[in-house]
Amino acid sequence: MEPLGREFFRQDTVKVAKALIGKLLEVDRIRMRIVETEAYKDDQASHARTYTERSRLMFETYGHIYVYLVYGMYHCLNITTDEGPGAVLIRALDGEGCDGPGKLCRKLDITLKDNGQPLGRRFRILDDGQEPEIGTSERIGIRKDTHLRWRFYSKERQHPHR
DNA sequence: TACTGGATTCACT
DNA sequence: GTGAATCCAGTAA
Repeated sequence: MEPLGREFFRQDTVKVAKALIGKLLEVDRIRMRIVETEAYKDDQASHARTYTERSRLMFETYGHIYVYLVYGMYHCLNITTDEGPGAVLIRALDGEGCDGPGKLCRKLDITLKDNGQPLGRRFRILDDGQEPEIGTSERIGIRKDTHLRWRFYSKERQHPHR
């Protein structure tokens, strides 16, 4: 089972977010299926609204790990995409205690120390050939012109949830 | 240097 | 449904 190459992440952010549903995230030797993602593309309410030291990765890389701290206590795992600013937030994995972006980072010990590294080291994305079952997708955000986020759920994730 | 608020979660009512 | 925890990057001064 070959890990996805970095070039895969060079394409449109929303396409990557959708395609990642059903893929396997490997961290160290632990593999879990991705069941919820969110695309951040040209979102004026996201880190990508300005070019800063923190957001630089979203502008200049694809296929790299982007981790940041929210609310002073939770980390969020993203993979940078596209040739412009963009990233996909990994929101949930099919595993115990991984049903939220902050929770999966806590479970897998993902912190700022992981920020900026390319895929292929500690982190890999694997495709085991299983057809992705996209349950729902929804557009997140209040303002139509500034919030451009799309969230994708696997079929199994969608049902018992929300 | 000081202030502000967030790509969340959990414990309450 | 509401609010607190907690800290750092970004911004303004």
